[in-house]
Amino acid sequence: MTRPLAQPYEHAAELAGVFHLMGDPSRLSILMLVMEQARSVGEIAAASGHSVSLVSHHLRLLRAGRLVQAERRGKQVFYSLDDEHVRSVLRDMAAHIAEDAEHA
Amino acid sequence: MTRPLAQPYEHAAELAGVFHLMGDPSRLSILMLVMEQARSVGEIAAASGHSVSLVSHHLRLLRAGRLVQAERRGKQVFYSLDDEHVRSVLRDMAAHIAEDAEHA
DNA sequence: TTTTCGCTTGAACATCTGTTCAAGTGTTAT
DNA sequence: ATAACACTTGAACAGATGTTCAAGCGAAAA
Repeated sequence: MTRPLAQPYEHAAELAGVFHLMGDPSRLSILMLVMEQARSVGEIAAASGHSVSLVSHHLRLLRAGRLVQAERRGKQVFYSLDDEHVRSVLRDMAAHIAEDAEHA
Repeated sequence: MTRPLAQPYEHAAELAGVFHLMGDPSRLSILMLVMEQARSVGEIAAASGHSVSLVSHHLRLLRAGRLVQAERRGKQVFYSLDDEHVRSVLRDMAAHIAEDAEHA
């Protein structure tokens, strides 16, 4: 059963918010890193090639969007992915793009 | 560490590009509309509440990103979703958010 | 041809956003 | 207490982006 034409999708703004967070290359690389396992900010910065400051700014946005979770361990703060749907979307889309790249 | 620090994901830019296109509320509403069935630009504009010009601008970006496909029928141009991965991501994430909204 | 319809395009504008740099906060070590 | 470490935060800037308005273009109707 299809939705009536005149009715716009209700959660569009919320959905778009999540995609918007994933739509920046720096943030996406951060997400890919914390998807595997919890990582400290310094680790993420080193692995992604971005400054600690930049990574921290982006992590704040990701945290605000509840895509990511923070946990303090001593001096360090470890971040991990906090949304299973985002995890599966990331995994699936990455796989599909890699697949398309092979066949190209 | 048990294995070398993860190297940056190679298709990050490409992946981010797709998410970036989905991350704008106007564009997302357009995608939701053409996901169901092929629709003309005028139809999309009316249903989404945006100007024809704006819709056309966004459709150009979506076409450039190969998320959407155009087909001319007389005076009208019909657009439809052109990526099954995007379709499933859109379906899954929308379901996820609707589900969370219920439980809230 | 001329007109009308449906869509596209370019310019202009205001707003948003990513990034850097410098300063600040909290935690552990000396 | 002081210093070093790990991260956060705010200001500031350049560049990107969404939207509008007006003009342009192709296809069908008159």
